Amino acid sequence: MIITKLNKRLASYIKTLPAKIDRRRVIENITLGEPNNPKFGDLSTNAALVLSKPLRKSPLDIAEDIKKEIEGWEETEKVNIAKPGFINFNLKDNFILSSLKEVIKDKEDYGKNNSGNSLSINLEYVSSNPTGSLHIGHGRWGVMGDVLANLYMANGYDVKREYYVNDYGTQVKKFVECVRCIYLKNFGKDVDYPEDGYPKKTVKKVTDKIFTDNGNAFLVSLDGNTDVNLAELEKASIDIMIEDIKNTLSQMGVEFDIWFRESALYQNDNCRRILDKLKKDGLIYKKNGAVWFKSKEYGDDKDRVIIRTDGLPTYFASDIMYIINKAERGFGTLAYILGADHHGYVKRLKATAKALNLNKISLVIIIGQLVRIVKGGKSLKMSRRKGKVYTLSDLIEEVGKDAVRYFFSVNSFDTPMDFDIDLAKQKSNQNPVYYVQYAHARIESIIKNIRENTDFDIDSFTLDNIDIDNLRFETETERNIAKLIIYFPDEIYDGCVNNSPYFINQHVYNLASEFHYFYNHYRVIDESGVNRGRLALILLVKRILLNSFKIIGISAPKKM
RNA sequence: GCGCCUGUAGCUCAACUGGAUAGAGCAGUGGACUACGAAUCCGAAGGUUGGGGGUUCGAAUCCUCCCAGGCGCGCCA
Repeated sequence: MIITKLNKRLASYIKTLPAKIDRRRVIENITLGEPNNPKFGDLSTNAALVLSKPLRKSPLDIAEDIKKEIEGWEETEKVNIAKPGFINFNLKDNFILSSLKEVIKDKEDYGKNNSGNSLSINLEYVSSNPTGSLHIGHGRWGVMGDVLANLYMANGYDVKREYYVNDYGTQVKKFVECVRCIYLKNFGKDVDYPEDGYPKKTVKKVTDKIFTDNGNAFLVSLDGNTDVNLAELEKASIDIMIEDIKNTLSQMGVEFDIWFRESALYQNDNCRRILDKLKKDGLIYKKNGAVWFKSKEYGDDKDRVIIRTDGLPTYFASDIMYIINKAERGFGTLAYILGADHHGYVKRLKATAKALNLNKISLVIIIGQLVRIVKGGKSLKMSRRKGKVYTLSDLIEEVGKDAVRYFFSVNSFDTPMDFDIDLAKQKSNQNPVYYVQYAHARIESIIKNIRENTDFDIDSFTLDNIDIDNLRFETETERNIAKLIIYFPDEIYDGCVNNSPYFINQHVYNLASEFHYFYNHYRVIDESGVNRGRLALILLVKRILLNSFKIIGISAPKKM
């Protein structure tokens, strides 16, 4: 984490300055990183500009002092001051080279750090109702959640991936009612299909499966009438839907640690127990025959009903019990990925945590902007009720797991995505995923070529045998590649801190790009044989590609 | 009506959270395969960052007012 390290060192230098300035604020505003124009050097900082006002000195004067400080660092050289007050500097070649040793030492663990300190995180995402198949939008949260969890792990957190299954309540009952109709119809009994029922296509799929698996096993006689055992039918229907969802996620390589069922919250006397506790703590009250939660007192827009007049719990009641459940399981952080259509829950969740006095638990709520499906220039609704035009499963089958994963992980959570189905099919072969994978395939191809067509003993020339101390940069390109390699740990750290998995995509893309340039301009094998320095470099690149691919969750083909 | 979010090249998105000349990929255009894979590389072109005003050394980024779009505001889940 070289850049992070230098940032911290600069911050501690700032702390030696006169105390009358607001050092914390200054440090917050100072950046040290790569300038967007490479002509300014490897790294750059705006420290002097930020300090100018509080110190009431000209930035150029301040820059002189900071320049001296940076010149004293062992990693840096060629420190100079530019126009308004930027301080630009380079990393020493020797430092870059020796940093590469970390790759050799850590191998598949290179890039990871332990900043998470084994803190336990519960990350909940997707959590789509088991009343329909997943659509494109869920794909985004599935991939983003999975990659984010990978990132958390790479930063030393103990992550559990959790899917909350809403298998309790009226929607499920409604769904099963639809299944019942079609099921009975199979046995010649006509029952009116609910008017606002679920799409028959989905329901029929479920019913067919039940029919082939169980035949007439759910038929019972009620008061002389043929009907179904509703409880059994519900269980079977939900299981089938969950299985369907699991399969789709699995097609994308998204696997959860915990499938938490809402119905579990209502087992035994759990509900009673929690209501008693809320009552004891004075967090609920009765009004108009319903039970209300005092969420407004804790930051929500208003109080919320948790037990309806008819005695049934609301969705929010489950939420409260669920958050208590998670807390009781001992997590240090509860993280959620919610679609922007659920941003209304943020206040409610935070208010709940506050009311329950869960101070030791930090709540991380990530709001992801929605995926809009566009077809022929018009946007389509992904509504469950009207049936889906294009399911996630369709997409994965059409373009493949790697392309889907790259596509969904390449953007920030804040980006509302327009997803053009026709374009996606058309462009599946132009997905940037092939660009980064091709870099890997090319490296493998070089290795194969060396093994088959030269005397060079490639199989003994592994990372462990690379003599870094005898390497030097023959070209600027090689140096650029090396920099990208040693910045990789910074990306893992920053990506985690900012909840931005796409940092990894960007970085691996840049590395692939630099490599492709290198490949087209310089040769690893030439008439004089194998260039050991270049071979060493591409082996290092391969390691970073593999480590990045692992986090993004895509494969590393040797041939394409 | 109230609240949250978004608006950057023809299209899909970046811009290290206030930094230097706003960058990539598609599409389009001109080049590069008789040496490691052309799913690649090298050019040229493409912009008043939705619009106006403000804050300061410095604004795509912050504040404000318009314009356009998305999403939320149930004793539904």
